[in-house]
Amino acid sequence: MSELQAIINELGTDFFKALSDPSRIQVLLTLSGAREPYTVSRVAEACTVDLSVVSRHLSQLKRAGIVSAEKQGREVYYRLNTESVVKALRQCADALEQCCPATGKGPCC
Amino acid sequence: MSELQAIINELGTDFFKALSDPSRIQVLLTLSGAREPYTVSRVAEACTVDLSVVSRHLSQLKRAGIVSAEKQGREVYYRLNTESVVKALRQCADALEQCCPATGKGPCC
DNA sequence: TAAAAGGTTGCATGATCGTGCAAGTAATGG
DNA sequence: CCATTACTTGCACGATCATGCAACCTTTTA
Repeated sequence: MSELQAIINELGTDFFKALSDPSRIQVLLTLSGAREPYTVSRVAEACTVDLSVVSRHLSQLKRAGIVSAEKQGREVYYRLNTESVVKALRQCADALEQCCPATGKGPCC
Repeated sequence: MSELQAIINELGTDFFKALSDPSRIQVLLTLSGAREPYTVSRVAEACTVDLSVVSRHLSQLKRAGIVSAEKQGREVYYRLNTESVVKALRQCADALEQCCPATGKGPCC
């Protein structure tokens, strides 16, 4: 099994699936611009869809390891797992590059 | 508009959507391990789904800019756009990182 | 010209998904 | 206690999607 396959398998298709919806991207962008963790309501304010939908999207992003949640009282604070997402993207890029020479003139590219 | 948003908008959700299906990942991995461009039939040999399905997946990956196609006679040769995919992933990673301090202790992370 | 090979596309089907509303749960405040 | 706030979850609906088969188009071969 190739390095790339190992990484993608570990990441799961849930990772990319989580990024494949405009509403979830909106959620992600909202959190990426946040200076501190946001509550669900706060995220929903920046989105066009219903709060319940935002809640579900946040859950999905959490399952994919893209965001983290912390409950405080009756509020749930979400934050972007910037480091791990960046790491995942770079791992994919590195593994992909390793499959082919960097010149771009290699076998498969 | 943030740098990240600009990149994601330009990339389109089609990019991540294309990577969010196990069969398409299988196609991608097949091409990533190929030493030369593969025909549709050749890719399909490595996949569990019907050739027509592989054909459609390749079209989708092509629309997303992940693979390229070149027709020669009655055969169509597909190759992975390694360089551009790697570039896209790294751009995403860089932009995401720029939203937050690299320490991972920044505002949103 | 007819037949065969390589791909693409139409069609139908079953599954998954995004969405909003309403109901439910849990925690805070009066 | 009861009401309110914050969020989650059940439900239904419409849309998208992945899939296989069959028909089709294009190019090569006999």
